[in-house]
Amino acid sequence: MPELPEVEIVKQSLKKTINLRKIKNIVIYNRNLRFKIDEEFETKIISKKITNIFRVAKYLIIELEIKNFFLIHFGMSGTLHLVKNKKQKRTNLSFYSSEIITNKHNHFVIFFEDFKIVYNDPRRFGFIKYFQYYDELKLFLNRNGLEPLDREFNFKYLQKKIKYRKKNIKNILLDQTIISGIGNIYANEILFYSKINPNKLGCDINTEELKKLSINSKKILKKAILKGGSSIRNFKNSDGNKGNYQNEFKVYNKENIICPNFNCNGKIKKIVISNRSSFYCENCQS
DNA sequence: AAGAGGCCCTGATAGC
DNA sequence: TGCTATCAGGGCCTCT
Repeated sequence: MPELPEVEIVKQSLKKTINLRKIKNIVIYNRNLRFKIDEEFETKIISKKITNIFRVAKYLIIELEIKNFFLIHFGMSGTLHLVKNKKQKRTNLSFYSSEIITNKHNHFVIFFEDFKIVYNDPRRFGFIKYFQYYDELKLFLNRNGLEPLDREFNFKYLQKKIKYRKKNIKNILLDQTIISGIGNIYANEILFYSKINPNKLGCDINTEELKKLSINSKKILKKAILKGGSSIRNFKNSDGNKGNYQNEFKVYNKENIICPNFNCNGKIKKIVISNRSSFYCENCQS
């Protein structure tokens, strides 16, 4: 569930359940995520109370008492599941729903008084990271560009960032140091709504297009959040918070389908840009 | 500095 | 059925 809207949905669920709760225990089954989990990680968070949960771009951040923090990045396949102690009833915090309770890809479990949260991540591209100070966290987050939902994110920001870039706009949208929070699905959708060809270079994008990009980025991500995010692959049996935005996709995974734009008979094409699939209408995205 | 490409990892699916 | 190849919602590192 890696893109911004999906992380936001998980954050919202967690806020209702683990905020102001004390961490009773954490058990790590596999420390080898994208980065190896620090040997002292457990002792740093056990017995601390969670005082806030927030999200920046694709990062979920858990604030602990005494202003310590730890951050979760879900990589390509990371999910969190809430498991209640009584009757072992499981509430899905994520979008995948394979049997998660006993699973070789459960890498760590955080225990609370009457429930636990389980981190599952088959590909192990996700990671967790601890910060002792807010400034340290801030420094880490500042390596990234603004996220589209930031107030200061507008066409002028984009202009400043990409005016001289010879990189194609698809890769620009995916480059977290330029714009953060957008992944492959939403990049495709944003470019479609903005009628911009994914191969167009940053320096060739005009002001009108920059305006469309900034407005559509905000609009699409907000709408995706309202729809509960996107659930693709593996979402059968999902109880609880399954997303619906996948039903709104205009181009993502729509190869050979007729362009949904009124009066356009173009076909959706699939091309590969930097090893990632891009979907676009050849006719209206110039 | 900026851009391109390789690579990390497992699972699902397509094709033979 | 069983093998192999390809592809996945990401991003870091290295090389040029």
